Parts: sequence; structure tokens; C-alpha cells
Amino acid sequence: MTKKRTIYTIAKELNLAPGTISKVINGTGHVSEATRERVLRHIKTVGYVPTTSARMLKSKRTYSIGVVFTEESDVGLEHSFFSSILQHFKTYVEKKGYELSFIVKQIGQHELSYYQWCMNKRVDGVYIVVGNYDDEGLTELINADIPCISNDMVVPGLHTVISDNEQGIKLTLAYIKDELKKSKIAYISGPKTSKAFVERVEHVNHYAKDYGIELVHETIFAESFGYTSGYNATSELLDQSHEKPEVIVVSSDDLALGVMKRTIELGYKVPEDIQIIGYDDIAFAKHFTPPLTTIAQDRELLGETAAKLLISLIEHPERSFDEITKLPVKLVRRQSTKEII
Amino acid sequence: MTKKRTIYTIAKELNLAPGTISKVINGTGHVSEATRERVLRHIKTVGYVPTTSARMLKSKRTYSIGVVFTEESDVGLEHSFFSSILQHFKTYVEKKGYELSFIVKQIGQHELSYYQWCMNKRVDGVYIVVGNYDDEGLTELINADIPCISNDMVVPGLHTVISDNEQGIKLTLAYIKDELKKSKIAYISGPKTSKAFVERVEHVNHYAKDYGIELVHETIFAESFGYTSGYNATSELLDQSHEKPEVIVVSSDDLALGVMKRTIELGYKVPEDIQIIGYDDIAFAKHFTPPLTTIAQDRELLGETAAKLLISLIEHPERSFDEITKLPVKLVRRQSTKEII
DNA sequence: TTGTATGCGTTATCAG
DNA sequence: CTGATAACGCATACAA
Repeated sequence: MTKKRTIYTIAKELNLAPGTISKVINGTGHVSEATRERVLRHIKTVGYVPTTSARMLKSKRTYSIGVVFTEESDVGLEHSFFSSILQHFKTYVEKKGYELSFIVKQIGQHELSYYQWCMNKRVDGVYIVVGNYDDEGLTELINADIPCISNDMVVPGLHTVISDNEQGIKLTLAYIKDELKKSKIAYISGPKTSKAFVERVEHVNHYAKDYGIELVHETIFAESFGYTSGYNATSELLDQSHEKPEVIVVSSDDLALGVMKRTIELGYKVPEDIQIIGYDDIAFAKHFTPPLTTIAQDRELLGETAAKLLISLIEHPERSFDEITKLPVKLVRRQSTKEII
Repeated sequence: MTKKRTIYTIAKELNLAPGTISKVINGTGHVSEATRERVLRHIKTVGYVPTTSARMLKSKRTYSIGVVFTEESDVGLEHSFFSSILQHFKTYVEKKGYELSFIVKQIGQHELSYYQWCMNKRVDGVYIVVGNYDDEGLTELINADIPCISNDMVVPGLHTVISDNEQGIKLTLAYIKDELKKSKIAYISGPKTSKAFVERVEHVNHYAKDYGIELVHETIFAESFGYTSGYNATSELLDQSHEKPEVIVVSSDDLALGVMKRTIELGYKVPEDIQIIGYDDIAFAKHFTPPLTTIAQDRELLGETAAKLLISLIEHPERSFDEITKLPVKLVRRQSTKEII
């Protein structure tokens, strides 16, 4: 183990003053190009890195970003959609020299709020991957004076990067009308706790008739996010003596998987009897039997755009940015639907 | 925003010395029960939390754990198996007051090794979720004098918590022989870069004949971890003019999904013509068509056990612990196999 | 352009 | 048992 280096030892080794070392490292003050190079080279060869804690104590940049990833209702790191976005976010910010820490509600034995944690850790910014609207601690954090970005929640004052749900629904409806040549559909949504789900339902209700599409059953809200919820919702939808939909549109692929399973189980052929369209394009969607037609959200773009924007927010606090960034989605045609040519 | 509190302001508010406050917070030194309670109560009511950076500068505990999650070969946060373990690990350590940070190779503009990063951040311990054996930086870290645990890599000097692969393979073989009443199998493995895969192959080769089981084809090593790799491996396996296996045993569910797809595509019925057994019991395994029989690894137990052990390592450096902790696995019977009663 | 002194919030070592 | 006081490693205003 090499001995511990500080700006003092470095200074001594180079016959300079500690302050000078600090200046060249931070690019502040005036240092001659000669000594500047000398210091830089020496630092590189001995592998010196300024101690984070001391630096934090004195200044405010920490090059670290706090991550809020609320775990509940089947949603956690296991949830492939959000994990994936987080992954891309992580990759990008790390390339830019930032570091990720999960925000927790205690440090050692001390309990604290999100906000306290952030102040305490002096994070440069906050990334809300999944958040809960009822979480007061989150609200406090969002309203605080700290750069903050989300890929999920939409609240005033918070910068959010999301997919364009309106476009997604329009694509779906146009596809059903123009390519599938169908008009009788049913919509199965995820729970209302997610703003994205609610938005999609609203767009469906708003635009359906424009596309000459009829909802043969009122929208069913699944009780949760996963397979089982979709499965149960489908039992409800298809057990009715009501008219059978030609196409079932589902607000997430996770749900759609359960929907498809139940539909087939009840004796319908997909896509011959009933066609199914999902949302998200999770990794498994293409491996369903049959492979799922769905609206693809660009997870890489979502994560990366959020990362870029947060870094801009941090590094250029004087600029102003749009609060909502909407990213385009794409229709992915697979075998759970059948186009009529 | 409430004004900034330090032990100094706290001391003033209570008419005490800063040092005294520190003592009661850390439980060091001698403080009368009276003032002790007074300080504690005051701290709680005003919501004071010691500043991490100052504390780090002075002492060594940080209540933070560095996470190594090497991203490559299809494996990243999107990989549900490891994400899931990480999730459970995270939940446990957070309950214990620890915090997770991803270890990165730079801070701001400074590049550093894993080891340097850890020294710099003064993490109490390191958790290697997924690591690469060829990574020299990792080796340096493992050999350094810092508590370190892994759920994946097995190297001398590193504490590892893994599933019992030997038991998993024995369960599989016994199941094939005693319940499926079959004897001709083929084994499809993940790439050799993962020790777990290699171990499983070795156990199969070692124990097959003890169970009267014959490998009708030499083990195929898929080129990677995902669906497509399994798919391709199966093309290779079944396109041969060799004898057809009665059961295909696959070393991961991710692969098994591709295996199943390709098997069915080639005109075989599962499980009537060919039966398939996976490994891991990922969340989607039960939703395959047909649902996949597999060896379930207890991801929660894996993560939690690793967490417990790491905390023990941190808090009781004087004790010694077994380097390898093997956790039991379970056979989950589903419809990709068919027992003969 | 370079060096010096001081403070950031804690902990720890002493005296009192 | 309690109160000063010196580090911890760095940044910065200020002096040289």
C-alpha cells in the first residue's frame, strides 16, 4: 500500500506550496504554464486523487447524483423497464464523471428525509427514476433548490423526460384502423397510480372516435403492474356476455403478457380471433408466443436524455430548460396482430 | 430552509461544548446520563444530522458500501437475475443504515482504480454483484484490506455467497431419472466466462452416470447469456443427424427461453417430444409457453445472506467467516417436463 | 505568479 | 464528567 498523499505531500515533493497544487487541480487562480504542467504530470504519475470528503467539506461540487427508486407495487430494480432506463442513465453520467448513490432515509443510526440526505451528502443533483406522488418527502425534495429530474413523475417545478403518450396512442389507433382494418377494441390499463397509464387512457378516450374506433367495453384498470394483474383483468373482460373485442390494447407489456396468456387459455386464437397490442417493448416482448406487437419506448434515449438534461441543470443553473421533454415512440409490428394488405 | 446546524450550534443552544455533543452522538467517552438524554432529545427535535464529509475526514466509518456491477456480455442492471439479487441486498443493508454507491472509475475529471475509489470514498465495504475475472482492478481490490463480498465470482481471499450448483445438478438428474423416467439428455451451457456455468457442466459430467443418464451430444457452450444464444445453440444441437435427446437441460432460464422457442420451431412438441429444464427460475419462467421447469435459486436469500455477511465482515473484523457460503436450491416442476407417475 | 493563513464540521486528546 | 484544542485534507482570500 503506497503511502497516503495529500496536496501537502505533493507540494513538498515538488517544492511548491499546497495552495498552488490546489489551484492547478481546480484550474482556479493564476499558475504559470510551466509549474502547471509539472504538477499535472507528477499527479498523474503518482496517481494522486483529491480526497472527496475534504473537498466536499470545503466546496460544494461532489460529482455525485442521488437516485430515488421507490420500491413498491411490483416496481423495483427487478422491473426491467425502469432498470433499463436507470442503466442507460448510469452509463451516461459515469462517462461524464458523475457517480450514482441511492438516496436512503437514514445514515448510520440517524434517520433523515430525502432532502436532508441530499444536503448532507451534498449531491449535485437528483434523479427520480420511480417516485410516488403521495410521498411528502419527495415533494419537499422537488420543491427544494436542487437540480432534479424524473423519468416518470410529472409535477410542476420538476423536469421530466417521458415518452410521448399521445403519439403512442395515435399510432396504435391508426394502426388498428388502417392496417388491421378493425374497429372494435377494448382497453386494459395499469393502475391509476401511474400518471402514464392515466394519460394513455385519456388519449384513447379522446381520439378513438376520430379514428372510427369503438370501445366495446369500458376500460379496465388492472390492480397492479404485473402479469397476474393482466391475467385477471382479461378474465373480467372476456367472461362478460358483452361483445367480444377484435383487438385488446394494453397499457404495458408486462400486463399484456398476462392478457395474452388468459386470452389463449379461454380458447381464443391470437391473432386470428383476438389481436393484442402492448406498450413499452420490454426485452421479452419479442419472445412471447406469439411475439407481441407493441409501442416501443426508447429506453436508452429516455435515460440518456434525462442524464444530459440533469447535467445541464447542474452545470448551467443560469439557463432555463423546458420542464417536459417528450420523446417519440415507435410501433413495432409483430405476430400478435395481423395486418390486412 | 432551516438554518444550518453543526455540533457547534447545537452546543451553543444547549450551553455545552461541541466535544460533548460529539461524545453523546458517538457513544464515546463519559457523559452523564442527564446531559446525554438532553442532547439526544434536542438533536431529535431539531432534526440534526452530522455532516458526512466532515465525519469522513476525521474518522473512517461512512456507512456506505461500494457496488461493482460490471456491465458486459448482455449482463447489466437489465439482467433480471442479478438486478433482483442487488435489490434484495440493497433492501437489507439500507434497513441496517448502510448506503449503496456504484463504484466508478473516475471522480469528476480524475481517473482512478476501483481501489483508489474505495479509499477515496472511504466505503466500509465492497459488494461485487457481477465481476470479470480478467479485470485487474478488481483483483487489486479483492486483495486489498477491505471487506469484500461477492454473489458471483469465486476467487481465493474473497467471500462469496452462491447457490449450491452441485445440489442443483443432482436434483435435476434425479428428477430426470426418477420422475421423468428418461435417460438421454443433452446439456446446453452458458459461456465459460462464468464460473457458475462451468461448475454446472462439471457436475453434470461427474454425476450423470451415477444416475444412469447418458449425454447424447457433447455439451454446447452458448456464445453469450441471452435468448438468441440459446436459440442458436439449439439449432446446432437439433440440426445434427445425431440422436435426439429426450430432455434438454439448460444452464440458465434466459438461454432456456431461446432453446424452447427453437425446439418448438423445429417441430418438436414440448414436453411430449422433448422436455426442457432450466436454471434460475427468473420471473418470466412461469410465463413461458409451456411454463418452464427449472432449478430455483433463492435470489432474496442470496442477496440478504451476502448483505448480512458483508456487514458482519465490516462490524466484526476480528471474527473469521467461511469464504464460501452455499445456499440450497429447489426444483420447480412446471409443464416443460412431464412426470410419469 | 507563488506562498500563507484560515475555516469547513467532526472526532479525539488532553487538561480542568 | 466536561470543556478547550489540535488535527483531518482541501479551497480560497490575501499577502508577498
